[in-house]
Amino acid sequence: MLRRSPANPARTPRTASFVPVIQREIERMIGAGELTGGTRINESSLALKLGISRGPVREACRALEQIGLLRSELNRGFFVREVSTKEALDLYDIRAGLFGTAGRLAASIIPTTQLRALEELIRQMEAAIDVPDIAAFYTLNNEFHRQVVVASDNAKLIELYPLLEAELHLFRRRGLVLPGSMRTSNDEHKAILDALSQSDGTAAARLLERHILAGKARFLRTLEDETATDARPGPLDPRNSRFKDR
Amino acid sequence: MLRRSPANPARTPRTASFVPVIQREIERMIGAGELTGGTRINESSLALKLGISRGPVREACRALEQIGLLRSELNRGFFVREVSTKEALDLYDIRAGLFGTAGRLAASIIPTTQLRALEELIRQMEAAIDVPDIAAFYTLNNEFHRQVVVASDNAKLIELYPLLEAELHLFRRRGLVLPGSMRTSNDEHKAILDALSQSDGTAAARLLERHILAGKARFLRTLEDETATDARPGPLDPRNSRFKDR
DNA sequence: CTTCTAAAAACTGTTGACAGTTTTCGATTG
DNA sequence: CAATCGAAAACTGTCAACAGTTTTTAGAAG
Repeated sequence: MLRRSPANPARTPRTASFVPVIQREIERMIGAGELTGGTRINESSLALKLGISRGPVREACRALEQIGLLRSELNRGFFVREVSTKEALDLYDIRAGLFGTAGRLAASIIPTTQLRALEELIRQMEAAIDVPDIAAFYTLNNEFHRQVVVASDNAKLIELYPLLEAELHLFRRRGLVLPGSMRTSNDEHKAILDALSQSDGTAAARLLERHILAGKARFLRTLEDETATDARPGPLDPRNSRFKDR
Repeated sequence: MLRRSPANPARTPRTASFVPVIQREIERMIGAGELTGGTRINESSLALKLGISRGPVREACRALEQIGLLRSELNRGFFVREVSTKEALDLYDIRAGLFGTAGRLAASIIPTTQLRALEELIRQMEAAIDVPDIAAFYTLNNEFHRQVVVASDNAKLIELYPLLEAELHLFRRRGLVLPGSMRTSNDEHKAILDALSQSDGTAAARLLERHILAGKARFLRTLEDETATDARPGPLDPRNSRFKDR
């Protein structure tokens, strides 16, 4: 799981620090759903599992707290954060603004090769829609977004944007993306590609922002559907009545 | 400096964790210029100075690393980050986008009392320009920006925006703001207030974005002036020749 | 006087231990 | 049988110590 050189028990801490490794591992566990919102991080058992001591684990948790993936409670340790509806909607707004910014920056500097890569992604998404292969579309769509952000050549933005997406994933159960909108979504991609091709930063920014805000709207609609269907099964859990979620 | 209940040596860790306190203290030291870019954080002496052990100090540093105020080097510890010109410019772009987003969000929900508070700030800035009191203008300007962001009612944005500003402060020596532009700047504030008053989110977003980008332009101009005058004194330090700063 | 070298000092990364707090669990009570 | 209480267990927050690395210092060599 985490070995120094050849064998695990060797305790020689010079080629690399444990902390980033642990941090990525926890991120992975959250991303993979092995750790879900609200779960408490047991430092001791996690350390034991990774074959190290609690110190580095705590440091990694502290870093993840700053990112927004964990939260801490005094004398109770770290918990996987739960993102409320309000927070999720807030994140959409921020992502919209940043994504637009990415586009504005990218428009003037994106190389032709990158444009062709985006074009190819759109083509593949088209294919995924025809099948239809929702999982493939999801992956391709993510890659499209990522490449636009990377094309901005803004290191901080490239670092920041995925963090916000990761945080959004902590909203209840992800996979809220309505598959029905794939066609519309890809049309938006085409418009975005056009704007980028013409080095029209303003248009690209507007389109990218709207693209995310459209996602927010879909998210909201899904949310409403969900609460509507949720009402049917009947509230067995008294905590269900906390609707002011925020 | 850091006492539990009545006296310092009492080691009872239950009312609060050291980590946030240390984190804020380091942030303060950086903000106050007590720690400048490139400085190494000496964990032991800092811990000694704060009357605690290295564990919490390291956790705080790890958190600050994630924020972008510190960087870590294997077996050499934590250093106060230095923000390159490229990174500073990148930060301006991100701030512009986020500030615009804040305005778009604020426009539709900002209460009249908040509008009046902004109006008052503009008035005070006007006065500061007349004196002229650059320091006062600087403070008021910061407060204006802060209030706009707060008016967005987007918690993540309210958390994120100041972090980017703090990071920007790590660029060489701050205080690069050209005082000559105060009048122009405050005119922009007025236009922003107008847009917010009319609940015109699109206009507010555009104006706020441009407001920051104007700051970026000033920053760039100052930078050019600086390198121009820097050339005169003559390069005594061989490292001066690294101009590809990025 | 500068340059190289080796030992000493300083410091980081990690560990194991301890005090205090929260949680669990069983016994007791109503 | 559910609720309450208290002791035991589990866990967090912090500390002190150790091994290994980097930096400094002192001395030798050119």
